[in-house]
Amino acid sequence: MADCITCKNKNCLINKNSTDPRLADFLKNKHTIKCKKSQQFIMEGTPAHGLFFAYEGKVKVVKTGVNDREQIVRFAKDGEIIGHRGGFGSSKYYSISAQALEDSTLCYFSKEDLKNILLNIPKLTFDFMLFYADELSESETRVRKLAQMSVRERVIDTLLFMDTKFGSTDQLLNISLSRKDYADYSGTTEEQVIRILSTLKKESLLNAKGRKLGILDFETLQNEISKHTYSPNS
Amino acid sequence: MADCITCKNKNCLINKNSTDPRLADFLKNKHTIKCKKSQQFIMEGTPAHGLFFAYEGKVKVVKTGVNDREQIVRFAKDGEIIGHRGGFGSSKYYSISAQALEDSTLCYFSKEDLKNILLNIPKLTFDFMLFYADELSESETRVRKLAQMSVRERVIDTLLFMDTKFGSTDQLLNISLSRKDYADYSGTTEEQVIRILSTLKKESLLNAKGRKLGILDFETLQNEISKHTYSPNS
DNA sequence: AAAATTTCCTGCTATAAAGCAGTTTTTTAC
DNA sequence: GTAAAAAACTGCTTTATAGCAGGAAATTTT
Repeated sequence: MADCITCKNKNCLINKNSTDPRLADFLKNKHTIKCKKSQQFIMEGTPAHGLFFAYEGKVKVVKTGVNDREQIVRFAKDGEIIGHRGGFGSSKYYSISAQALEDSTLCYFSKEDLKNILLNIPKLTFDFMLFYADELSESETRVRKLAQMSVRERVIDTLLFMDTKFGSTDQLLNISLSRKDYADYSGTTEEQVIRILSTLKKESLLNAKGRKLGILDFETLQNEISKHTYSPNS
Repeated sequence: MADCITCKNKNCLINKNSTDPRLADFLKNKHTIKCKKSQQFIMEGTPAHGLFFAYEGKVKVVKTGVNDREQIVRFAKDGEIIGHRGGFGSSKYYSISAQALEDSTLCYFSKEDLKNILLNIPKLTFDFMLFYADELSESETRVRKLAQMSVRERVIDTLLFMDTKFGSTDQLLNISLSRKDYADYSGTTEEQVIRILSTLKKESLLNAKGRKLGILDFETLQNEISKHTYSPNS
């Protein structure tokens, strides 16, 4: 995992450009960090010194809220960026916190190193730009959904999103989140999530084995939120 | 206005890089478009062929919602980009609609021209990247606010945002929006906005002259939402 | 394996927000 | 300047969501 060129994460922006000889020195300065489950490795408001990539594991990215409520803004898995602008933009501070959802391995680059290569390898910069543009598009979709969907619709949307993002094995989602996490992503409270999940179970749309949830009836769930998702890019 | 180098919009990403000789040919292919008030010039879901910049005027960017409710995702004024990735990214379609809020002049570049220079002028690509990263950061803040603020707080936040974005003259905001627009940005209904605005007037925190609104007491309004905005970058 | 802690769940109550219907005011069009 | 249309407003009703409190289940720690 010290070598970006042979990395398994083919979707990683660094890996995609790693054969460029101008990246050689840069890649040498990569740090690898191990993170235990529940460990927080970025804290909102602290000085940003660089950018993380998930090498292995799952991570949640949150923005601090009021009275014990946080907003999960995104999830990251293998190959994905964590830490946004990582200090090479206008703000010198992290605008989010990040916490490992399971034991994870992270790659780290300092902002100085990053800025250096970004200004010299247009293809890489272009890929970064597209990444942010896509994230922006998704975030704006999320803005609309939070503003216009009911709580039940948002929870269903979240469940379907989890399947798309992390996949399912044997009818069970490949991610383990607390009800609070589901609430913090869906923009509601823990109680509400619990109520809706248990209703969905009664309706035989959802399945649970311990903490893991499984979607039983994709079609019905998708239909219920389809009026909000008919747009070309959901 | 045919010339980007002498353009008054110094914040425009193109203007910032316009002295680079490699941009000369690109700049020749710029189109200038006049837009009447209320005119829609980007329609969600149609094939994206390029990117717009506001030269003069004000624009709202919206995502289609259900039952007559749209979500305004951002506002753009002089020098700012409209049309997101404009087709040079992964999606071939506009993910948003855009409508002029007053008579406006727009600059337009085709996606082919853009992609060409973006891959050749790292500084420009880097500036674009930072723009998207900043927008993403703002959008994520908005996600949190929509999920956690009350309707009254969101309306107040919107009013303060309008002052920050468009400024005020003689105690009146330099932008004229319908109650529906305020609702579509704040994530609520027209009636709710009307009720809250009239309450704010009774509380002497807000002022109205015809359709134009004026903030009378910034401090009190700011205090009311401060618990949600204490984070380093609001 | 037992104890402690955390997470999950449920019923009840309170409250915030939305929806509706009818009126007034303002803006736009002729 | 008048008519028509659109936008703004208000009171009332309904609905959705949040909050609280207490208990059950599951997980983690010792």
